[in-house]
Amino acid sequence: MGVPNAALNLDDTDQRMLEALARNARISLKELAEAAGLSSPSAAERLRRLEERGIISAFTVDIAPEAIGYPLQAIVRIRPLPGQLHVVERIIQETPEFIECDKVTGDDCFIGRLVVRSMGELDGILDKITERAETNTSMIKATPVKRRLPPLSH
Amino acid sequence: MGVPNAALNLDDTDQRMLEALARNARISLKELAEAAGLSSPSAAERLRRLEERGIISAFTVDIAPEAIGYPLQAIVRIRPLPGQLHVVERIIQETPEFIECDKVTGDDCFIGRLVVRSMGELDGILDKITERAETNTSMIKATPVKRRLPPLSH
DNA sequence: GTTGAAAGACTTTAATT
DNA sequence: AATTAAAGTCTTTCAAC
Repeated sequence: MGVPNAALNLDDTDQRMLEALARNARISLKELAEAAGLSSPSAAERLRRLEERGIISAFTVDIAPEAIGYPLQAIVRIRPLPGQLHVVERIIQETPEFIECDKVTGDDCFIGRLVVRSMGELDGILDKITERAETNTSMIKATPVKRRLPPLSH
Repeated sequence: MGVPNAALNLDDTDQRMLEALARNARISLKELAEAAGLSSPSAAERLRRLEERGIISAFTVDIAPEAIGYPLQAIVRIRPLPGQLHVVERIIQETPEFIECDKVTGDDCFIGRLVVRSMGELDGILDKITERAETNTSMIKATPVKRRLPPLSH
Protein backbone atom coordinates (compact mmCIF):
# COMPACT_ATOMS: atom_id res chain seq x y z
CA MET A 1 0.00 0.00 0.00
CA GLY A 2 1.52 3.28 -1.00
CA VAL A 3 1.28 6.45 1.03
CA PRO A 4 -1.32 8.69 -0.67
CA ASN A 5 0.63 11.29 -2.64
CA ALA A 6 -0.74 14.77 -2.12
CA ALA A 7 0.67 15.84 -5.52
CA LEU A 8 -1.82 13.48 -7.16
CA ASN A 9 -4.85 14.60 -5.25
CA LEU A 10 -7.60 16.20 -7.23
CA ASP A 11 -10.39 17.57 -5.09
CA ASP A 12 -13.99 17.82 -6.30
CA THR A 13 -13.38 21.34 -7.56
CA ASP A 14 -10.39 20.27 -9.68
CA GLN A 15 -12.41 17.36 -11.05
CA ARG A 16 -15.28 19.62 -12.04
CA MET A 17 -12.85 21.95 -13.77
CA LEU A 18 -11.18 19.13 -15.72
CA GLU A 19 -14.54 17.70 -16.75
CA ALA A 20 -15.71 21.11 -17.95
CA LEU A 21 -12.47 21.61 -19.91
CA ALA A 22 -12.74 18.11 -21.42
CA ARG A 23 -16.19 19.11 -22.75
CA ASN A 24 -14.88 22.41 -24.08
CA ALA A 25 -11.34 23.59 -23.51
CA ARG A 26 -12.16 27.08 -24.82
CA ILE A 27 -14.77 28.05 -22.24
CA SER A 28 -14.10 31.35 -20.53
CA LEU A 29 -12.68 31.51 -17.01
CA LYS A 30 -16.01 32.91 -15.95
CA GLU A 31 -17.87 29.80 -17.18
CA LEU A 32 -15.16 27.53 -15.80
CA ALA A 33 -15.51 29.24 -12.43
CA GLU A 34 -19.29 28.74 -12.53
CA ALA A 35 -18.89 25.04 -13.38
CA ALA A 36 -16.57 24.63 -10.40
CA GLY A 37 -18.48 26.89 -7.98
CA LEU A 38 -15.70 29.46 -7.69
CA SER A 39 -14.94 33.08 -8.52
CA SER A 40 -13.00 33.79 -11.74
CA PRO A 41 -9.71 34.63 -9.99
CA SER A 42 -9.86 31.37 -8.01
CA ALA A 43 -10.56 29.37 -11.16
CA ALA A 44 -7.65 31.09 -12.92
CA GLU A 45 -5.30 30.26 -10.05
CA ARG A 46 -6.39 26.60 -9.91
CA LEU A 47 -6.04 26.26 -13.66
CA ARG A 48 -2.52 27.66 -13.42
CA ARG A 49 -1.71 25.12 -10.68
CA LEU A 50 -3.13 22.19 -12.68
CA GLU A 51 -0.78 23.10 -15.51
CA GLU A 52 2.15 23.70 -13.17
CA ARG A 53 1.62 20.31 -11.50
CA GLY A 54 1.77 18.63 -14.91
CA ILE A 55 -1.78 17.31 -14.63
CA ILE A 56 -2.91 19.26 -17.67
CA SER A 57 -0.36 18.56 -20.38
CA ALA A 58 -2.08 20.45 -23.19
CA PHE A 59 -5.20 22.13 -24.52
CA THR A 60 -5.83 20.78 -27.99
CA VAL A 61 -8.26 20.65 -30.84
CA ASP A 62 -9.92 17.49 -32.18
CA ILE A 63 -10.15 17.44 -35.96
CA ALA A 64 -12.67 15.16 -37.69
CA PRO A 65 -10.48 13.34 -40.26
CA GLU A 66 -13.49 12.49 -42.46
CA ALA A 67 -14.32 16.21 -42.68
CA ILE A 68 -10.94 16.99 -44.27
CA GLY A 69 -10.83 14.13 -46.74
CA TYR A 70 -9.69 11.12 -44.72
CA PRO A 71 -12.62 8.68 -44.72
CA LEU A 72 -10.55 5.73 -43.50
CA GLN A 73 -8.61 5.03 -40.32
CA ALA A 74 -6.48 1.98 -39.58
CA ILE A 75 -4.59 0.51 -36.66
CA VAL A 76 -1.32 -1.07 -37.74
CA ARG A 77 0.82 -3.39 -35.64
CA ILE A 78 4.43 -3.35 -36.72
CA ARG A 79 7.24 -5.83 -35.99
CA PRO A 80 10.51 -4.58 -37.45
CA LEU A 81 12.91 -7.10 -38.99
CA PRO A 82 16.19 -7.59 -37.08
CA GLY A 83 18.27 -4.41 -37.12
CA GLN A 84 15.44 -2.29 -38.60
CA LEU A 85 13.83 -0.95 -35.41
CA HIS A 86 15.20 2.58 -35.55
CA VAL A 87 14.68 2.97 -39.29
CA VAL A 88 11.10 1.82 -38.92
CA GLU A 89 10.51 4.21 -36.03
CA ARG A 90 11.82 7.06 -38.18
CA ILE A 91 9.61 6.10 -41.13
CA ILE A 92 6.57 6.14 -38.84
CA GLN A 93 7.48 9.54 -37.40
CA GLU A 94 8.04 10.97 -40.86
CA THR A 95 4.79 9.63 -42.31
CA PRO A 96 2.23 12.30 -41.41
CA GLU A 97 -0.69 9.92 -41.92
CA PHE A 98 0.40 8.24 -38.66
CA ILE A 99 -1.44 10.40 -36.15
CA GLU A 100 -0.53 8.26 -33.11
CA CYS A 101 2.01 5.56 -32.43
CA ASP A 102 3.04 3.67 -29.29
CA LYS A 103 6.03 1.44 -28.70
CA VAL A 104 4.88 -1.65 -26.84
CA THR A 105 5.94 -4.92 -25.24
CA GLY A 106 5.10 -8.22 -26.90
CA ASP A 107 5.46 -9.53 -30.43
CA ASP A 108 4.48 -6.22 -31.95
CA CYS A 109 6.96 -3.49 -31.40
CA PHE A 110 4.83 -0.53 -32.56
CA ILE A 111 1.08 0.01 -32.69
CA GLY A 112 0.07 3.02 -34.75
CA ARG A 113 -3.07 4.74 -35.90
CA LEU A 114 -3.24 6.28 -39.33
CA VAL A 115 -5.65 8.22 -41.49
CA VAL A 116 -5.91 7.68 -45.26
CA ARG A 117 -7.89 8.93 -48.24
CA SER A 118 -8.24 5.49 -49.83
CA MET A 119 -7.18 1.87 -49.56
CA GLY A 120 -4.68 2.63 -52.32
CA GLU A 121 -3.02 5.25 -50.18
CA LEU A 122 -2.89 2.81 -47.25
CA ASP A 123 -1.28 0.22 -49.51
CA GLY A 124 1.40 2.69 -50.56
CA ILE A 125 2.25 3.56 -46.96
CA LEU A 126 2.35 -0.08 -45.87
CA ASP A 127 4.51 -1.08 -48.84
CA LYS A 128 7.26 1.21 -47.60
CA ILE A 129 7.12 -0.30 -44.12
CA THR A 130 6.85 -3.90 -45.33
CA GLU A 131 10.37 -3.70 -46.74
CA ARG A 132 11.62 -3.47 -43.16
CA ALA A 133 8.92 -4.94 -40.91
CA GLU A 134 6.05 -7.37 -40.63
CA THR A 135 2.75 -5.52 -40.38
CA ASN A 136 -0.78 -6.41 -39.40
CA THR A 137 -3.48 -3.92 -40.28
CA SER A 138 -7.04 -3.51 -38.94
CA MET A 139 -9.46 -1.02 -40.45
CA ILE A 140 -11.49 0.98 -37.90
CA LYS A 141 -15.25 0.39 -38.30
CA ALA A 142 -16.48 2.29 -35.23
CA THR A 143 -15.22 3.93 -32.07
CA PRO A 144 -17.14 2.70 -29.01
CA VAL A 145 -15.01 4.79 -26.61
CA LYS A 146 -13.73 8.09 -27.90
CA ARG A 147 -10.79 9.65 -26.00
CA ARG A 148 -12.18 10.14 -22.54
CA LEU A 149 -10.58 11.25 -19.27
CA PRO A 150 -8.99 8.66 -16.98
CA PRO A 151 -10.97 8.16 -13.74
CA LEU A 152 -10.23 11.24 -11.61
CA SER A 153 -11.37 10.16 -8.16
CA HIS A 154 -9.27 7.94 -5.93
CA MET B 1 -10.14 10.40 -59.29
CA GLY B 2 -12.63 12.27 -57.15
CA VAL B 3 -13.85 15.75 -57.93
CA PRO B 4 -12.17 18.10 -55.43
CA ASN B 5 -14.75 18.85 -52.77
CA ALA B 6 -14.78 22.52 -51.80
CA ALA B 7 -16.23 21.64 -48.40
CA LEU B 8 -12.94 19.91 -47.57
CA ASN B 9 -10.68 22.72 -48.63
CA LEU B 10 -8.59 24.31 -45.97
CA ASP B 11 -6.68 27.36 -47.17
CA ASP B 12 -3.33 28.40 -45.67
CA THR B 13 -5.11 30.64 -43.16
CA ASP B 14 -7.31 27.80 -41.89
CA GLN B 15 -4.25 25.56 -41.63
CA ARG B 16 -2.35 28.13 -39.60
CA MET B 17 -5.33 28.52 -37.29
CA LEU B 18 -5.67 24.76 -36.76
CA GLU B 19 -1.95 24.39 -36.11
CA ALA B 20 -2.04 27.22 -33.57
CA LEU B 21 -5.06 25.66 -31.84
CA ALA B 22 -3.38 22.23 -31.82
CA ARG B 23 -0.47 23.81 -29.94
CA ASN B 24 -2.77 25.58 -27.51
CA ALA B 25 -6.55 25.50 -27.83
CA ARG B 26 -6.98 28.22 -25.19
CA ILE B 27 -5.14 31.02 -27.00
CA SER B 28 -7.14 34.22 -27.32
CA LEU B 29 -8.77 35.19 -30.60
CA LYS B 30 -6.26 38.03 -30.75
CA GLU B 31 -3.31 35.61 -30.69
CA LEU B 32 -5.10 33.26 -33.07
CA ALA B 33 -5.67 36.16 -35.46
CA GLU B 34 -1.98 37.10 -35.26
CA ALA B 35 -0.91 33.50 -35.96
CA ALA B 36 -3.13 33.47 -39.04
CA GLY B 37 -2.43 37.02 -40.23
CA LEU B 38 -5.99 38.26 -39.70
CA SER B 39 -7.96 40.69 -37.58
CA SER B 40 -9.75 39.33 -34.51
CA PRO B 41 -13.24 39.50 -36.04
CA SER B 42 -12.06 37.55 -39.10
CA ALA B 43 -10.41 34.92 -36.94
CA ALA B 44 -13.60 34.59 -34.88
CA GLU B 45 -15.68 34.16 -38.02
CA ARG B 46 -13.33 31.56 -39.51
CA LEU B 47 -13.22 29.65 -36.23
CA ARG B 48 -17.01 29.60 -36.15
CA ARG B 49 -17.04 28.26 -39.74
CA LEU B 50 -14.48 25.54 -38.97
CA GLU B 51 -16.77 24.31 -36.19
CA GLU B 52 -19.90 24.65 -38.31
CA ARG B 53 -18.28 22.67 -41.16
CA GLY B 54 -17.53 19.85 -38.72
CA ILE B 55 -13.77 20.17 -39.22
CA ILE B 56 -13.20 21.04 -35.57
CA SER B 57 -15.11 18.43 -33.57
CA ALA B 58 -13.98 19.54 -30.11
CA PHE B 59 -11.60 21.58 -28.00
CA THR B 60 -10.24 19.31 -25.31
CA VAL B 61 -7.71 18.98 -22.55
CA ASP B 62 -4.91 16.41 -22.45
CA ILE B 63 -4.38 14.96 -18.99
CA ALA B 64 -1.06 13.29 -18.12
CA PRO B 65 -2.21 9.94 -16.66
CA GLU B 66 1.06 9.46 -14.74
CA ALA B 67 0.48 12.80 -12.99
CA ILE B 68 -2.81 11.56 -11.52
CA GLY B 69 -1.66 8.15 -10.38
CA TYR B 70 -1.76 6.00 -13.53
CA PRO B 71 1.85 5.04 -14.26
CA LEU B 72 0.92 2.26 -16.72
CA GLN B 73 -0.88 2.22 -20.06
CA ALA B 74 -1.78 -0.83 -22.12
CA ILE B 75 -3.22 -1.61 -25.51
CA VAL B 76 -5.57 -4.57 -25.42
CA ARG B 77 -6.85 -6.49 -28.42
CA ILE B 78 -10.12 -8.21 -27.72
CA ARG B 79 -11.86 -11.04 -29.58
CA PRO B 80 -15.24 -11.79 -28.01
CA LEU B 81 -16.39 -15.41 -27.79
CA PRO B 82 -19.40 -16.30 -30.01
CA GLY B 83 -22.50 -14.40 -28.86
CA GLN B 84 -20.56 -12.16 -26.46
CA LEU B 85 -19.82 -9.19 -28.68
CA HIS B 86 -22.38 -6.78 -27.27
CA VAL B 87 -21.74 -7.73 -23.65
CA VAL B 88 -18.03 -7.22 -24.16
CA GLU B 89 -18.61 -3.85 -25.81
CA ARG B 90 -20.70 -2.79 -22.81
CA ILE B 91 -18.07 -3.94 -20.33
CA ILE B 92 -15.44 -1.88 -22.17
CA GLN B 93 -17.66 1.20 -22.21
CA GLU B 94 -18.43 0.84 -18.52
CA THR B 95 -14.82 0.35 -17.47
CA PRO B 96 -13.52 3.90 -17.04
CA GLU B 97 -9.88 2.78 -17.29
CA PHE B 98 -10.53 2.26 -21.02
CA ILE B 99 -9.81 5.74 -22.31
CA GLU B 100 -10.12 4.80 -26.01
CA CYS B 101 -11.54 1.85 -27.92
CA ASP B 102 -12.03 1.14 -31.60
CA LYS B 103 -14.02 -1.62 -33.27
CA VAL B 104 -11.96 -3.05 -36.11
CA THR B 105 -11.86 -5.55 -38.95
CA GLY B 106 -9.73 -8.68 -38.68
CA ASP B 107 -9.27 -11.30 -35.99
CA ASP B 108 -9.49 -8.76 -33.21
CA CYS B 109 -12.83 -7.16 -32.82
CA PHE B 110 -11.86 -4.35 -30.43
CA ILE B 111 -8.60 -2.55 -29.80
CA GLY B 112 -8.61 -0.47 -26.64
CA ARG B 113 -6.24 1.68 -24.64
CA LEU B 114 -6.38 1.66 -20.88
CA VAL B 115 -4.69 3.35 -17.96
CA VAL B 116 -3.95 1.50 -14.69
CA ARG B 117 -2.35 2.12 -11.32
CA SER B 118 -0.63 -1.28 -11.21
CA MET B 119 -0.30 -4.62 -12.98
CA GLY B 120 -2.66 -5.99 -10.34
CA GLU B 121 -5.34 -3.55 -11.40
CA LEU B 122 -4.79 -4.51 -15.05
CA ASP B 123 -5.13 -8.17 -14.13
CA GLY B 124 -8.45 -7.50 -12.40
CA ILE B 125 -9.84 -5.66 -15.42
CA LEU B 126 -8.68 -8.33 -17.88
CA ASP B 127 -10.07 -11.14 -15.70
CA LYS B 128 -13.56 -9.72 -16.17
CA ILE B 129 -13.15 -9.58 -19.94
CA THR B 130 -11.48 -12.98 -20.24
CA GLU B 131 -14.69 -14.67 -19.15
CA ARG B 132 -16.21 -13.52 -22.44
CA ALA B 133 -13.35 -12.87 -24.87
CA GLU B 134 -9.82 -13.73 -25.85
CA THR B 135 -7.47 -10.87 -25.09
CA ASN B 136 -3.96 -9.93 -26.05
CA THR B 137 -2.30 -7.16 -24.04
CA SER B 138 0.71 -4.99 -24.83
CA MET B 139 2.16 -2.58 -22.27
CA ILE B 140 3.10 0.83 -23.64
CA LYS B 141 6.81 1.59 -23.21
CA ALA B 142 7.01 4.85 -25.16
CA THR B 143 4.98 7.02 -27.51
CA PRO B 144 6.98 7.91 -30.66
CA VAL B 145 4.04 9.81 -32.18
CA LYS B 146 1.74 11.62 -29.80
CA ARG B 147 -1.69 12.58 -31.13
CA ARG B 148 -0.89 14.88 -34.01
CA LEU B 149 -3.04 16.52 -36.68
CA PRO B 150 -3.73 14.67 -39.95
CA PRO B 151 -1.97 16.25 -42.93
CA LEU B 152 -3.94 19.41 -43.72
CA SER B 153 -2.72 20.29 -47.22
CA HIS B 154 -3.96 18.52 -50.34
C1' DG C 1 -14.98 37.75 -46.78
C1' DT C 2 -12.35 41.40 -44.48
C1' DT C 3 -11.52 45.71 -41.79
C1' DG C 4 -11.53 49.37 -38.04
C1' DA C 5 -13.76 51.45 -34.23
C1' DA C 6 -16.71 51.38 -30.25
C1' DA C 7 -19.49 49.10 -26.78
C1' DG C 8 -19.65 45.31 -23.97
C1' DA C 9 -17.69 41.28 -21.64
C1' DC C 10 -13.97 39.00 -19.59
C1' DT C 11 -9.46 38.61 -17.16
C1' DT C 12 -6.13 40.07 -13.98
C1' DT C 13 -4.33 42.51 -10.18
C1' DA C 14 -4.33 43.84 -5.56
C1' DA C 15 -6.23 44.43 -1.14
C1' DT C 16 -8.71 41.76 2.22
C1' DT C 17 -10.68 37.68 4.95
C1' DA D 1 -6.94 29.32 -0.67
C1' DA D 2 -10.92 32.31 -1.62
C1' DT D 3 -13.37 36.83 -2.40
C1' DT D 4 -14.52 41.60 -4.15
C1' DA D 5 -13.67 45.63 -6.81
C1' DA D 6 -11.29 48.14 -10.24
C1' DA D 7 -8.16 48.56 -14.03
C1' DG D 8 -6.74 46.57 -18.13
C1' DT D 9 -7.45 43.63 -22.06
C1' DC D 10 -9.99 41.05 -25.22
C1' DT D 11 -14.22 39.95 -27.85
C1' DT D 12 -18.12 41.13 -30.44
C1' DT D 13 -20.92 44.02 -33.11
C1' DC D 14 -21.68 46.97 -36.84
C1' DA D 15 -20.95 50.13 -40.53
C1' DA D 16 -18.09 50.27 -44.59
C1' DC D 17 -15.36 48.27 -48.36
